[in-house]
Amino acid sequence: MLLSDSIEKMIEDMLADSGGMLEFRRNDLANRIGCVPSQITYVISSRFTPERGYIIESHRGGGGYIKVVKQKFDKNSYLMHFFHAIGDSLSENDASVFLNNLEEYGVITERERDLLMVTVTESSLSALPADRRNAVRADIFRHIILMLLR
Amino acid sequence: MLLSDSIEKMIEDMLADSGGMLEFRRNDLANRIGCVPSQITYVISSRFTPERGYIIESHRGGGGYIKVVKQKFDKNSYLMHFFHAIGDSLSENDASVFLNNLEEYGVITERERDLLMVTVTESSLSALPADRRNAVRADIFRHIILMLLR
DNA sequence: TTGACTTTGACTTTCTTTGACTTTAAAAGT
DNA sequence: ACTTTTAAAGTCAAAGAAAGTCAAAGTCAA
Repeated sequence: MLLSDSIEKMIEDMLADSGGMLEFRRNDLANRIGCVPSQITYVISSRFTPERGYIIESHRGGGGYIKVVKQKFDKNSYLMHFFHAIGDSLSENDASVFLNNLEEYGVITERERDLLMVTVTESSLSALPADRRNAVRADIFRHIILMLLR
Repeated sequence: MLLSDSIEKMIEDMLADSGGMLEFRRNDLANRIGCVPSQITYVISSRFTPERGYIIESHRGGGGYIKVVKQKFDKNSYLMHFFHAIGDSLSENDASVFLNNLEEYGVITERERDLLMVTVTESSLSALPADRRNAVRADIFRHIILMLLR
């Protein structure tokens, strides 16, 4: 297991224990884990993103901290937000993150996630030139969202 | 025996040993076999295709891997029939008929049908030249079926 | 002898890990 | 009050780790 993965898991566990809101000192956590502090920053910024439903807040200086909040969200506004955020290009990875989110929040089932995911994988779209796939993926996704909003 | 053939055999053996799911590091395998890493990529992409019932997933960077999943085709000949019937081109109308059939047979729910349908409408694929849409639709459909066979 | 398939390796892209340096804020001195 | 010290977190670039791409060269059967 990767360092980043175990840090991610640790933060998620703490978050679950504390019911969705968590505050800690970056240096403390780095010390407990045995990594450099900036590694914590990296994990926070690569995994605890707004896309995945987290809000981060922090302060420097004496008494500084990092606060992680897992947000509870409203289905329709999230879908609307994402609809507008997609633009004309969507990577396979972003699609995956989004579908996982929808599943986690109960908007779609695990099976629906898996089925929808295969419709937009690089592999499914491999007949297209690589530079068109993100555009087509974005189109497909907008249609999926419209269906979910019905 | 060709290099590629023995690599293919090795992966198949490992897959059998592990019951249909396998994850490995490309460089590891290349090292064990004594070939260049890109040879593994070649074998995967030329032999472990969706057409032959495999789903591939991979990640780059630290902790990267290649994952191979073998579909269990024996349990659902109905889907297999669909799979082969699709060919390399599928119209929007045929897609709709297929999905309705799948729903009628209880393979997918009504909602799943609706969600999957929007992913392959003309409208979703409108960014493509009209003469490419049927091919892409067929690709997407094959992947859907492979997922349903899981 | 040509065309499809295979083999190779240089180069690219993606993701992770580390550490030196910077910025910010509170606390302690003056 | 103002300045200095100290305690945080942030930034960024380099190095490392892995897979992907692609084109050139090789092989082999029809």
